[in-house]
Amino acid sequence: MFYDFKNIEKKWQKRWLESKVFCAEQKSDKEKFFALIEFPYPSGAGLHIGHPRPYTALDIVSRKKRMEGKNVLFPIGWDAFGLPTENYAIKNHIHPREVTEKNVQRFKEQLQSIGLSFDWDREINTTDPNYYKWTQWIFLKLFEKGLAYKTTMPVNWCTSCKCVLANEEVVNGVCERCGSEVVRREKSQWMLRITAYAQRLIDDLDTVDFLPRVKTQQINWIGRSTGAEVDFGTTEGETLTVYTTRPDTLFGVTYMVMSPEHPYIEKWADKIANIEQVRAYRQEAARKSDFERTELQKDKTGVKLEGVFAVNPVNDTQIPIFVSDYVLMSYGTGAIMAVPGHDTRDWEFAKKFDLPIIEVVAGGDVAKEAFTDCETGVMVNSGFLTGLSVEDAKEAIKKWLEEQGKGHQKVNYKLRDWVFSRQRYWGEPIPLVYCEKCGWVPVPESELPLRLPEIDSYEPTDNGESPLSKCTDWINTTCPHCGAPAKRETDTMPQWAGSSWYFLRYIDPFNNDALASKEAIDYWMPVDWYNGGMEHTTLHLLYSRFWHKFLYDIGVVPMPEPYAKRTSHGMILGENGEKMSKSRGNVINPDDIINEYGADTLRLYEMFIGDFEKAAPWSVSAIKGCKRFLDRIAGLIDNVKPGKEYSDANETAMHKTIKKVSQDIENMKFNTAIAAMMSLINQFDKNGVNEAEFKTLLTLLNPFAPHLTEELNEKLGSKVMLAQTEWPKYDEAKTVESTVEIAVQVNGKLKGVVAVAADADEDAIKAAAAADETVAAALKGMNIVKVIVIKGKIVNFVVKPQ
RNA sequence: GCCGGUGUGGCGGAACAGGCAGACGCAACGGACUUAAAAUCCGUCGGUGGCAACACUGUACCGGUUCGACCCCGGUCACCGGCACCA
Repeated sequence: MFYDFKNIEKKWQKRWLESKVFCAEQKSDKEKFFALIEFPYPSGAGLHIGHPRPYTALDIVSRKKRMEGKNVLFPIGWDAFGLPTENYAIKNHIHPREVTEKNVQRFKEQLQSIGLSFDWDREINTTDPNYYKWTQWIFLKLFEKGLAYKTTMPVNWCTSCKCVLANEEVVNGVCERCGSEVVRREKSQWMLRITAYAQRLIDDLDTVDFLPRVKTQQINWIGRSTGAEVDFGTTEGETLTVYTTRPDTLFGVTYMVMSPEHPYIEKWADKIANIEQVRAYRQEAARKSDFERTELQKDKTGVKLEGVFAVNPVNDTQIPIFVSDYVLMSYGTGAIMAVPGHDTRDWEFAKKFDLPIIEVVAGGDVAKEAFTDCETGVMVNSGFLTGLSVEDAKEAIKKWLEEQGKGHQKVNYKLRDWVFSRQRYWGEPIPLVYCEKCGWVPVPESELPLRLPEIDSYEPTDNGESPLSKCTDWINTTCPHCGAPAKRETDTMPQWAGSSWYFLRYIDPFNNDALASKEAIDYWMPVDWYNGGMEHTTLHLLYSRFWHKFLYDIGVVPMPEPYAKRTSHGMILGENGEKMSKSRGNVINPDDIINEYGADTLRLYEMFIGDFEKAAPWSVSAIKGCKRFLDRIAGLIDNVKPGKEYSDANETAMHKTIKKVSQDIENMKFNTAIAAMMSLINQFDKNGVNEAEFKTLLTLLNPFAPHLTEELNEKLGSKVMLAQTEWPKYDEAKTVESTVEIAVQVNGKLKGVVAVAADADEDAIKAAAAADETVAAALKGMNIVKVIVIKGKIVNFVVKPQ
């Protein structure tokens, strides 16, 4: 049995769009439900087979919530600024805007062909000036509050994109996007002070329902550690401050290490006998890419500062100072105290440079290797700390440092401020003007959006300046503050800017006076359910939480967290179990699947393929099972018997299935929900099916396969769309069979299965169990020691030979 | 190295407050229909032995707790994801 999916699907897609059944009501007495998917980047490659998985999942949730009477907002838009579009535009001499429009058109057609119940009336696009006006507005607010600042610092520079990258965009020392080498460069950059929110970004995770692995990954990325800053003296009189998590090991310090970029090096240039050698080392370190720096990590390198020494505050010992690139300028103070007895890196360095190693916590053999497992134990060789437990030593040294004014407690984070400038064309212009007299001055709000100028060439420049730097008409302006000639900032914002607040725009997409109205935000926020990829955990998800907290602080939104719930989907892999890619030749095109099997089959298979949270390989043959199921549903309509109530034969199964499907959707167990409906239709084949039963099945299946089910519902004579039909209800009492099968074990081994009445008492169950032939045989000649009866499940006879 | 996660038939995967392991689907095999094939329908389908009833065995590996363990505890191995010279 085949059904004409092509015409059916087109018909219903058109009808849904025209009737606006999936458009959210802006004002409503109904309870709201805000479902969010990560809006796509409209790439030239078109929709990937992986896209429909999370989209269909939340589509199912949204459709069910609507049928349950909720006012559902399930919006869609385009995260359209970004490098691939710009690169394509350069290569083919087309304006990035045109490329974007074309790609959006294609994506839109593809998404609509899947029958997703998006509210297309709220479609947004981050490259629309009416949208990025508000991205710029948020940036100005950040600037106003001192959270955006410009600084010169070593940055990650992608040699191919000719652009700086945020730390989060560098993966294994190469560019996350293009895989090219990333090197360090000194550049003046706009930064966002995300570190100011580090603690709150950790703390507030307690208030939201995110997948645990999302939470831990964010916590690890933020990387909070507690320790102390300790002031060492130097022979030059300066204080050399270090950060350590183990101030209790101060007596084990045998040398110090400074990062090659540490400012004291130049400050002490006259005193350092081998300053040229040190400078050469620094140059060498700067030349290395991050990749090389980590590659070489087994072999420690460094140079001793000749003629300068540090002084340990606990015992006034003079100790040598080294420069080594294993110490990072960007974390802590850029200098460390080295305790080779209890730190692997320090131990390796000490061995290489033949430095003394002192044991300060007993228990290891520091001559052989660093004893790092020393969170407990007893202090040795440690002056006034000797004999104390590590725990007590920590308290004692903390007190001592504070009394002596030589140090204090300190919390550090691995998280660094967000590098916000990009030297590219296709992004939001940063709305600031530089005036010789007034410094950086914001473009007045009334002049927003500050539009991207039309330019002829978007080529990135080799000197690291934005293509906008060539656009003199646009750059030269007057200072909004004093009226003198001034220049515009030519860097643009990163792609993550527009996506850091997009969910707020969906709420009120055409508002010209605010990013969204207060009433709308009050009604719709927070997002009730946000599903997206794990790869965004430390990027988009963290950035948008940061922006939202900022918006909360300035009174734009009434809650500190944007997303009440965050889930994640697994990747769809190629048939061979590898990641899909052109080069591997294992790419599946969703258009082809829709063409051959229809959108309903695609949707169903995307959900049936496996555990939603886990990666799963595509199978060109397994999808046929989903098509067969829909064919059987379509064929069933000819066998439907009249009947407005569930038949006795099917009643329990109906209630069970409604319960199962309802719960499974909420728990993202879409695969077992489908399995339950497949089982139901198998039962219909045996018992027959009446109209009431068929209608219920169609309603349950509607969120999964909306086109076919709407069509069959109409064929049944219904004038109301399933989309506007109430979600079926079940009666808990009727989900239980009147007779249950009970497994019977003898000494834990299964011997038989007996059917008893659901309300049978223990004795009746025991009697029935013992009456089973195989069981009786196993019990023969045995002493029954004990009988375990679990009602409705199992009987276990514990026996011993007589 | 550190932090998460996962190991179940030929395959995707079910079952986890400890209670019939393998639901549902794919593939395969046998049969029906057909001139034939496709499609469809019926049946078999973890392994070993047996004509069968049934017996033994089986959820990465070793051990433990329990009447009973895929599930809990201790240890080992493998794979996947994240972080990684963060002091």
